[in-house]
Amino acid sequence: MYDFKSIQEKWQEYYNREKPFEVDLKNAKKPFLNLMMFPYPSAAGLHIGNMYSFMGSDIYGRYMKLKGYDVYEPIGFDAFGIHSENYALKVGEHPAVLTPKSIEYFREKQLKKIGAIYDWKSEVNTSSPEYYKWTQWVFLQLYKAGLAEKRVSNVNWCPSCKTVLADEQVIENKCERCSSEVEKREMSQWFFKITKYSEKLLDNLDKIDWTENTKNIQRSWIGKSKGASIKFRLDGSQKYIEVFTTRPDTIYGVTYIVVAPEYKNLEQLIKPEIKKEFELFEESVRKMDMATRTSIKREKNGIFTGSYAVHPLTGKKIPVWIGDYVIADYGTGAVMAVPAHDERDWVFAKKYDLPIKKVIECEDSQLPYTEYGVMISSDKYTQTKSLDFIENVGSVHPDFEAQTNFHLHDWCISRQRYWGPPIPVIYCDHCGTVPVREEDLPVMLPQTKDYIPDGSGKSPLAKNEEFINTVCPKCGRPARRETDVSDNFLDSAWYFLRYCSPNDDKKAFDTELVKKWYPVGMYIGGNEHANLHLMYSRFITMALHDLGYLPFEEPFSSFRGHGLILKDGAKMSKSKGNMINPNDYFETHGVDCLRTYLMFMGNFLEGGDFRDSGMDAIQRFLNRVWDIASLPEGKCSDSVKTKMAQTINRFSYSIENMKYNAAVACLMEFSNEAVKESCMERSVVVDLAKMLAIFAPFIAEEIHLMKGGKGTVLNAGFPSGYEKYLESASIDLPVQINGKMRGIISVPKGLDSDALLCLLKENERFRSILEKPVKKVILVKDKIANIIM
RNA sequence: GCGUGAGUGGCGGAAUUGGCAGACGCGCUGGACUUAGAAUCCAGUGGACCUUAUAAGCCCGUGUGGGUUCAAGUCCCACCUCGCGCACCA
Repeated sequence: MYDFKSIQEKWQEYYNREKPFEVDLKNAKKPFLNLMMFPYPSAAGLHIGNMYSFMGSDIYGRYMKLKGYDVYEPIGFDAFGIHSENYALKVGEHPAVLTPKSIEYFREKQLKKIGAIYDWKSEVNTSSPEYYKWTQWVFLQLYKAGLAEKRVSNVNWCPSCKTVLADEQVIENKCERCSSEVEKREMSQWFFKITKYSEKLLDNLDKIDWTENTKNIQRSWIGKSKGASIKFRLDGSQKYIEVFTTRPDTIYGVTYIVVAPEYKNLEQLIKPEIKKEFELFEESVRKMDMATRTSIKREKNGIFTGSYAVHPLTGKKIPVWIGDYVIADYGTGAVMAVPAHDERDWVFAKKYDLPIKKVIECEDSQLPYTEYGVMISSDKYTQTKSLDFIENVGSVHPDFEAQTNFHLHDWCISRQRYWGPPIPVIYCDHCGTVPVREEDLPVMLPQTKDYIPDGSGKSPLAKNEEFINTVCPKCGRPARRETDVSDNFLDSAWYFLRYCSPNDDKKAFDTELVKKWYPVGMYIGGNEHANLHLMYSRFITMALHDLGYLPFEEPFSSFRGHGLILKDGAKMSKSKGNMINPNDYFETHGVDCLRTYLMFMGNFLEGGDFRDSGMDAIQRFLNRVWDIASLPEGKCSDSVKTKMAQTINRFSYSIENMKYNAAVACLMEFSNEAVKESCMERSVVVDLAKMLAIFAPFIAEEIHLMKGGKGTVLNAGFPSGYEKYLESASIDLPVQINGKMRGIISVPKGLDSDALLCLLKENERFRSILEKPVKKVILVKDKIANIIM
């Protein structure tokens, strides 16, 4: 038994005092930036999910360090925003007072204890004026580039958080954070034009080394769909309705047009005689909550406008309907209905007895038939293939145009809250909207007691006359400040760039250092941020690239999204009372044990199931390593060195492929062998400690020191020099007969099949089997043999 | 519904990518130590059959059903179940 408590305290203290993982950013020879998603310093401290994420990342960083890279592992705090603010409101303390306290606790009581190789001189805090000055600077760059725009729009409003939410923050029409039903409100808001980058955000995914799952989440969020826009002229008018469709090949099957109840030019379509009916309809739609409105199972409702459109190819009159199943802000807010080949149109047509015309070859029983196929009843296009028609849709008719649509929406960054960076814009009666001058940054968030949102739709800052009243930077006349703050996701969309020069008060980031250290070598975090944080970070990076600030478009060369932790097979939640507090285990089992167990309990990329019995197992393992290190020094057997050689290979392979559980397993396997020895060579013990140091730093440092090592074990180099123990003259060759395993035979290396047969015939076990004639021998050299009889 | 990932002992999970399935660990069983327990250590542990028993042997086994191959957890086709993402996106 070793005293894990005193050893962990000793080395925690050493890390603090000696700072062995501080990096000379300018002069590093083999730079490797190892990034983890920085935490929100809210609630009761670092939870086990943070711990899991950080450890998975730190293990990668430690491995790279052992391999000789100059690993830069920075950490910081995502301290602005609604998480911290809501927590402050909940406990009734001012966020400007509470947040520093939370950070202090996170840093001193948790992050400094977990044995990570953080470089503490790099700490970033998004809520400090030194940081948010540059968040505001980022806003100004985007504004100047025409990528930021204020516009009135229907936005998601959370009545509980009393602020707008980005589309991405709305999950099944509920607020991502508090699960309240989200409302729609028409408000004037600042938007970033992320949609300008839709195509690039999608295409670049093919070029970056990210977990496939994460890329898929991004792809489906961007939601590219190719199709055509088609203009339908209104009967007896010069006006037209433009529709978007992915199936222009079904154009001859259009029997009516449907527009959304919120369609822009609806007034002109409604004939006077149905005006009353429409008002009733509109009211019923408006009354519906969003969850009902967008439920896929809900019955579709609609009314006829009284207007007709003209089919661009046949010239036939077709009725224009209003349908509550059509979404106003996707495509053009209007669709051509082809009931024979679209399920929604089919249901709607059946309900309102609208005509159905089949134009893709299929059995009547297959309707609605939504596959591609061969066009029929389509004039000169009859017998044309769907895909051929779609391919050439641009040349069909002047009113047809090939078009691509994206699901991705522009990013609404306005928040009517207190705890964020004020958006650096001034409104002047003479000059209009004027950006704050860069030299006037930061626009300080005022220290005020009046920070609680009142639900008026305005930020608490709107009541602060001292803050609002300013002078116009252009004309010097009295003007008013923007009172909204920016979205928390803007803080975290560029924080990684700040890490290389966190104290620079002249610029947001140092171009030379950025060139040297970025893009990020490895970014590890949870997939809960796959849409929001990663997409926004990529967008900001692309924008800064196009503005000439960055030499790359993609911020993270490699990203790994890890899985979730369960507790005894169940999801963790406060209501179930099965939360894990990492700090508890620092005392009962030790940090080394917790780190190692978190990585051992399952495949890191898929998550794992936390069980206390597993913690005990790791403690036994660490004790065993301690026993090995405590063996008398002296020559150990060659078989242990052969095992070490195999272990080193398996270990490297496992870590590089992020199979941390397998890496721990092979160290256990080695220990089970090694503990049987009566003596152990110093170098073997040290090499074991080096590999163990990746998971269990403190015990490894202590063993390294005990065996005469200086400084941190991570500087001692990756284990090497065992190759010769793999070069034995003979090997164990598995032998199959007709594809079935029949035994293992020890043979010289590089044996050919004739020699193998001779050996087998001499072998007790195989002699009788080989009396029958051999048809064929398949020999994969030194790996396996299969004798076909 | 669409997309995507995954189904391996009683359990968590390995299997270096087509070559000894079940590594490693939990749990369980037996043993050692102990007055006793806890802790620790040692051994065994996928299932059936054969055998008095052991050793040995033999058959079956990676969600289901087919296929490719000398060889399939791994590749191909169809299906079932679960997780995740998107979802009235036209």
